[in-house]
Amino acid sequence: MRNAEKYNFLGEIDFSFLRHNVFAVRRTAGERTAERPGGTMVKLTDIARELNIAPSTVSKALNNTGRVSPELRKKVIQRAEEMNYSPNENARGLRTNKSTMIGVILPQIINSFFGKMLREINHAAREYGYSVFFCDSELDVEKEKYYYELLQSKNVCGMIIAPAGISDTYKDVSRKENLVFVDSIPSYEVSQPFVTINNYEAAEKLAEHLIGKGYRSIYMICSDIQDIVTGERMNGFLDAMWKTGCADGAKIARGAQSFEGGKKMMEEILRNGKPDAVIAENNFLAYGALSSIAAHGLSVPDDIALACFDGVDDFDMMWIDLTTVVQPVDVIGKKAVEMIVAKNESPGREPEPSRITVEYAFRPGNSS
Amino acid sequence: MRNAEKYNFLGEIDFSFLRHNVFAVRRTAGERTAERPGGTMVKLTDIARELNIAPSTVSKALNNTGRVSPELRKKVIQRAEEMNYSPNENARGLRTNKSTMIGVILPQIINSFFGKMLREINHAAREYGYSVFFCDSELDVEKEKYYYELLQSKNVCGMIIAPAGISDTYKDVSRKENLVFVDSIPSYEVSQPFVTINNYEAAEKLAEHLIGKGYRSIYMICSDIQDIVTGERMNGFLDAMWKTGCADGAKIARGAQSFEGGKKMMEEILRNGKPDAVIAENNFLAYGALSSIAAHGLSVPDDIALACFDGVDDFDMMWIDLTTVVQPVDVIGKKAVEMIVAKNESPGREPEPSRITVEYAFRPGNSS
DNA sequence: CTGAAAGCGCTTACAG
DNA sequence: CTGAAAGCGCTTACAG
Repeated sequence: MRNAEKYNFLGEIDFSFLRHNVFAVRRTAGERTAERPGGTMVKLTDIARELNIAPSTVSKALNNTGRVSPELRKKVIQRAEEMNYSPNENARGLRTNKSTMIGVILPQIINSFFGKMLREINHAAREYGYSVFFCDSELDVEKEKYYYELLQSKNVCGMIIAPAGISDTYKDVSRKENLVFVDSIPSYEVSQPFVTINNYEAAEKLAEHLIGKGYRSIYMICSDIQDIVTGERMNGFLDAMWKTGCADGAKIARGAQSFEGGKKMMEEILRNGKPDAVIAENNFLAYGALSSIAAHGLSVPDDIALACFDGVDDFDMMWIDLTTVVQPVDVIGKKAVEMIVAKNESPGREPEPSRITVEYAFRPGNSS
Repeated sequence: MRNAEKYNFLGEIDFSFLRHNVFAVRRTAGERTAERPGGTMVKLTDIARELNIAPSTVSKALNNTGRVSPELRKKVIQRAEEMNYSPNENARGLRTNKSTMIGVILPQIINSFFGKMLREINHAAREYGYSVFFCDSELDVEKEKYYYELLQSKNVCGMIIAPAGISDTYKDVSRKENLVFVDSIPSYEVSQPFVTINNYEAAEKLAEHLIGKGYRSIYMICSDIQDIVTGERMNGFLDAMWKTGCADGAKIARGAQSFEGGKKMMEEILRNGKPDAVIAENNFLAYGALSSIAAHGLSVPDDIALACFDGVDDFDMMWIDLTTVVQPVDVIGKKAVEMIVAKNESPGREPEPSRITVEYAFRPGNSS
């Protein structure tokens, strides 16, 4: 009785697939009998047997290595496709001791800053024919270490790691290991390359921007994780305040790296008096601070100005346009993948310079 | 000269790690010489040789299988730890043809709805000692297929898939394969279980809520992906409108599954006249619609009411509290992992009922 | 150009 | 309780 034509629709709509009622869905499920013969994976030797040739020949044909006649190669490839062959990566990895799987450890996937970075890493990896094994350390250096070891077991060809904080997990890591840090580094002693913006300068810039606007007492709210990027941002902030003669107005609060953390810090700050401005070390902390400021009936920027790192509002959903430092996640992700791939494919190559500094953008908003 | 004590800080702050300037960072890098001996992975046979016992004994001791004297087992485990041994998963996987790696394909990791789901899947998997191989299909069924095949090569023990839309990728998949769909299904013909809310009922509920508030002309904006969940939500919406005698007011628009898509659809809708209310099929579409409504100088809910699915605002950052259907991502992720693990560990077990329906929550906000 | 054989690092019947 | 041996599915020198 109900029928798409009964309604008024915008444009042409294909409703051909809209014929089932949700409660009728499963009625016929389980009646299917089609199964892949044997229920087991087809392997290289199966192709060889069917074609009456040696497994080694199949391998060469499929991998385009060694000498195989063009006709035979064509036949093998065709048969492999027909049989829906896909190579056993365990066997291949074991035999060649090579791998095209990149391990990735990021500290907080629910933060879309890292979501986007993972997406860019995936894109870049795919372009090179590499796959990605992702782990979420959830801001916990212990979990990060667990995953670091897991990834070694998995025989990845390299790892891209955004460390959850300072740790000695990598202190014995050889320079030969194919490791690239992004966003931060686990200590100043690591000998692996890392890709990052100039956090010191960016923090200076935020502070100078606020000072230029006339704000004098400025709080920086940071995560309480012992993290090098945090340290650099604090340094930059403090130095800028010092240089401009505003050292007395510089204050720092530290707390949990989360929305709640930002909120709590801001509440504590407001309990002790109102600063002119606040710099949040990242987006989540800024959101928390904003929430607390609003809850106190204060307005931004009139009562308190606000600026932060990574405060990108993908959807213009926020009721305020945050002044922010924008990190180029796409460039960072891509660069990291390229470094992993390059080293993987020529292990003896000249190491990249240790620190790859990429350009950030400063984006003034209406919050300051 | 600069010194933490010069400034006023909130509470006790450990600045001990804050002694480097960013520009001095890498000065000593590269001087380190410590390297893991040989630069190669230690393997099971290395432990056997050092202890003068058979590799098979080491294997049994480490895996706690077979008979090994307690003292010897202890010795082996201790030595393995000292040598920093971690098993080669390729070899193990090849030999046992077993795996504890779960493949996961989600359609949009930058959407924190799926970010949270991935986090929950990771948590649950870790509890069972499983690892997770994640792939982002980016709403593209072709990419999804590519990843499906990739994961088979990787010898995963099972897969959790939130399909990007309707496809025949899985049409020949045996019921024996350990596959669980979440959020949606790729067709009504699949014989694998799937975990989802009752989307039909939830859509009805949203419509009834709006009708109860007096709204009569209601647009549903949906992704233009041929997706079964979309179909069920449209069905629920249309049926509710029909049952309450509001069929004439029911309209549907479809467009890109993104912020931009929601925005464009809303603009098109407003060009043709203002409806009383809008239901967005997901969070991104709702954000886009909201943006367009605001751009037209209209207010929510006074001019247009708005409701949606998955409109959870983790940080209270939005300038409006959306009326929304909340899916229990934690329950869904956990349930899916449990099903994969259960089947993996007893392959012959009774299959789960095909459709696992979990409870959603209806959360009225101030947007309707 | 094609094939036979060895071996990657593990685990698992089997023998002692 | 401990060990010798075979084999998982591939690839790669090497031989023909």
